[in-house]
Amino acid sequence: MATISTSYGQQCLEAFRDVLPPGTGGGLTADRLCAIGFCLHLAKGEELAPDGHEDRLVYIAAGSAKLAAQPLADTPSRQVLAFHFAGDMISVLRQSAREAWGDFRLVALTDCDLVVFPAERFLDIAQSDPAVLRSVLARSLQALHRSRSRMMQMGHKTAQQRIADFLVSMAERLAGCTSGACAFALPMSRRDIGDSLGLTIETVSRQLTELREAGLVETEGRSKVCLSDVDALARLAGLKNSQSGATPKTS
Amino acid sequence: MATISTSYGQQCLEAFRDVLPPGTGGGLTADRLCAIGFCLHLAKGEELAPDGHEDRLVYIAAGSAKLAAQPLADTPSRQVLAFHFAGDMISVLRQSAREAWGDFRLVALTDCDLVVFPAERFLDIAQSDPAVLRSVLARSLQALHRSRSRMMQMGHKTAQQRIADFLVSMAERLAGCTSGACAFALPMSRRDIGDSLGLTIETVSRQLTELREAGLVETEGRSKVCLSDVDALARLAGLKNSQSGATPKTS
DNA sequence: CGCAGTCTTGAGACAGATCAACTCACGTGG
DNA sequence: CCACGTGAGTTGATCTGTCTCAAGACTGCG
Repeated sequence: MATISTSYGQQCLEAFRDVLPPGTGGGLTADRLCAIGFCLHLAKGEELAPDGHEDRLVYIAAGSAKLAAQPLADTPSRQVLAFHFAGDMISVLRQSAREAWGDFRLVALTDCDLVVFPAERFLDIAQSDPAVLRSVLARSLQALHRSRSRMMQMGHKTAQQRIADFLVSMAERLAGCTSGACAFALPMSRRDIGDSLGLTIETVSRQLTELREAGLVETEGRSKVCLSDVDALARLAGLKNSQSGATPKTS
Repeated sequence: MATISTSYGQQCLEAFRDVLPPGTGGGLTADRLCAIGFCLHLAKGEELAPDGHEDRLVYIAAGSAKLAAQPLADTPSRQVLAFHFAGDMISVLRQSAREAWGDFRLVALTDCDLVVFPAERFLDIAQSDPAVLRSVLARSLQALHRSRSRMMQMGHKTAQQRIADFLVSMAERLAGCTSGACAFALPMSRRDIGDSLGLTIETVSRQLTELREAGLVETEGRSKVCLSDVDALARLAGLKNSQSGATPKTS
């Protein structure tokens, strides 16, 4: 029996049910899906054991993690594909025919509660409930769209724009803040930030300093940040057109 | 009646059927899908009329096209998200709440035969045949994976690596060639190449020159290219580890 | 309290962007 | 069929932004 029948496991599964389209197959499909879900706790720094022969779908019930590519032995460059937080449903593809970048691994940035599903079986069950399958598809298409938009930006954005973009994105995902001011703690290191944006650790630091001097960001300790004006950052990142009447940019 | 009942239209739809999972719902689901498909011909340079209120799935029966982001009025930087060729099935999201990069448009690089489906209705029908829906999902997940791998690379690859990567990718998609030597014609301009790789037109040109001087590439006229060693290019691009016994890299 | 590792800051090197000519391919019209 | 013009592509010089290498400062841990 894969499922851990503790109140802890139940709690994770409960959280998972929330992402399924409400109503539809009733709780029935959800029940069947939960039955194949494997609850797992990762301590900070631990990683989800790679699985060579099966794709997996992972639901993050709590905590934060990074999806990282383990570089090939001789390659020094690390890479972070994406950060994921509580509530995210992500697909971790099996470490297929060792591609250009080696393995993809899910690493816990903070303590994490996960629900792991074998992708095949998950889809087999979801298949019986088209609404669920379609919901998963919709999520994927959106993820694809986001990934493409992001890729597009990576192509020609300056370091400052990337950092600003990153901060705006984190404000939204970590603090649910899309405008105004907000404060939160970044669960990832400067290195992780750099690796996810294609920048060096030094450049990340320098740009944060510049933003601090510009009065847009304040930092406290290693991880806490305070954004005084998310909109201004978004504008800096090139996410919004600077047509918001206020703050005529002089830069 | 949206479908064009000419031998031309029929031909496009025939091609489309090939992408559906064979067997499954018999030709029945395929029939229903074809019924809502709209056949369309785009001349070189024309673009698929943007549609503000509906996502669409587009099958390319013949020709080649680029998925491009029309920049906001004052932004000079163009962007190309991806190139697509005959046989590709792509999703063109509606020009939603004008995002960071303006509209996404499908523009014909050469004369194109397309089959356009309203995404909603397509999925409604596919929903009745879970195998089809799942097939579409599988395609999306793969596309997502490719997009992420690509994004990852964009982060820290040199201009030469990007060009090499691009050429290898085109060799595979346009000439079905993954190794050895091959020749083909690039349907897109240098500007499009640059816009898709986040490089300037000048840099693209320079890198092609370098590769030519290195004996890896030959060019003829504006579009024809001849790759003498796809594997070497792939190695240059960092796609394969340079452990292929031969050519110990001195760089 | 002291150590180790993370983060910050600085100086120099290099890749790619930018600006500016120039050349050439390709389509057009004579 | 060939001359011509236009726009695409190439090449060169310079300049900016980011990486690299190298100290130094701070945080957070034992």
